[in-house]
Amino acid sequence: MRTGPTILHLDMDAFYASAEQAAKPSLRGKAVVVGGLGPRGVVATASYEARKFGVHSAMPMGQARRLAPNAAYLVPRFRLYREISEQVMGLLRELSPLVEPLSLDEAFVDLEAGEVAWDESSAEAVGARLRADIRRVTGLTGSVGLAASKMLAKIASEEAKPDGLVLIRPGTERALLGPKSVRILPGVGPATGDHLRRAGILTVAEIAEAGEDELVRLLGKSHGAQLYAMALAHDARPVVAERDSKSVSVEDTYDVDIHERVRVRAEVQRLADRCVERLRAAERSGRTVVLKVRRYDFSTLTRSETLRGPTDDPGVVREAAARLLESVDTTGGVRLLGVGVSGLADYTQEDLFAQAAAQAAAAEESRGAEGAGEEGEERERAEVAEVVAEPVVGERRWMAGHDVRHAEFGAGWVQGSGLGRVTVRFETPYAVGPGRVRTFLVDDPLLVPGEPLPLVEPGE
DNA sequence: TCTGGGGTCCTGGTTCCA
DNA sequence: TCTGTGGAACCAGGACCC
Repeated sequence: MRTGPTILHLDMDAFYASAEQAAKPSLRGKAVVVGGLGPRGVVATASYEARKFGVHSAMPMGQARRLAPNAAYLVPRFRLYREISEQVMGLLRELSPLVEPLSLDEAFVDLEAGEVAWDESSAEAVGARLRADIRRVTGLTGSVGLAASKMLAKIASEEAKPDGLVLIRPGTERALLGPKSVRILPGVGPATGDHLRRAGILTVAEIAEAGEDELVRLLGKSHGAQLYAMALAHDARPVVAERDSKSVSVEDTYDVDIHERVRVRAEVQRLADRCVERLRAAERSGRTVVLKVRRYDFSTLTRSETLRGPTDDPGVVREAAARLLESVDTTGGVRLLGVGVSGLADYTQEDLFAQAAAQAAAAEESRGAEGAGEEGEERERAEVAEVVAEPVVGERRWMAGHDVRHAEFGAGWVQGSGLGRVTVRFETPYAVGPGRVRTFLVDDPLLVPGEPLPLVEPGE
């Protein structure tokens, strides 16, 4: 058991929104909401100014717009966020070889393993220096939590937000956790929180009082025992640097429900191809193909099929996904489709050949068994091909928040577009005040998509 | 304008095999 | 040969996280 508060949890403050504010001087101090702007989009991150209106992550965009009609609404720019994230993770790796990223904006660091901290004062000094370094290198702020376990370090960084540092002294954990809501414990979401509430358990102290047997009775063996341990501030999970992913998946929510079966089939094929692209990029192959369908009424179902061996062959994944779809009733319409592959293995050529041979044999078998209805299938395939080949026509699309460059006015970003026009604000991260706004025709040849600029001027 | 996308882990039921 | 048992693998769904 670790005695010093040497696990550090870093959480960047309102990460996407802060990055946008740093990149766009005119948005600093303003309500900014980043997320999907389509009819079914949700909020990914809201700036602290937007949170004052009640806007928060995972909220439907429509609701956010009603609460904060004057906020700036932007689509995420993951390339920029990834670049900043790499800078931050680089700083963390200077502290220790044991860095466990949780997402683009969050990570655990084992300071003891890096031999940079061993007690309260050394840990606090490392945390303070890290926060200063992050600000210097990225121009953004992050909050730091320090404690003797991952759970407590995360709770500490939550308390530290925004732009702060909190250290939980060993020995004070139970007194600190006791009066807090059960919802601060990792693994307690809306459903478990409700479950506990119905049993009269509202605080962490009440979990501890209830005892392990009662928790196991309420929530099951694994979850119950785990939660009881957390309530006693027992958490010995180590910081793990490299973690292999266990599945790869892609999914799309459609602006309007899809009703035509032929269109559903075409989308599943497209998703299977995208999924395999990602699988191959990761140099992996997988054995279980999963189809996910969310219907018009938001009911979600999954169907899966385990192959004889791992594959990264788009044809094999496409066929499996198509077979799975046949067992799903989509009358009434679907709002989301997804295709995933799990049971991942490291990619090898042998897997491919073995799989191809097995599939060929299976196809041979089924051809022998069926025979009839081939003509219908042929026609259907042609229809699917037609839908997939739907040409992309129309005007150029300018996404709110994305970078552009104008031959005459220089670098700027899209403030909005519609009715054949696009409004651009010309400013860079290094400007002091807001830049000027101009409107162009969407097909103005002088206007081209631009690259994100570093938030801190190079060479500074 | 109700409810994204990419993951992880757990549970419970079924089936197959030793 | 019949019956019972128990584990492993598979499948579907749910909860949770960022």
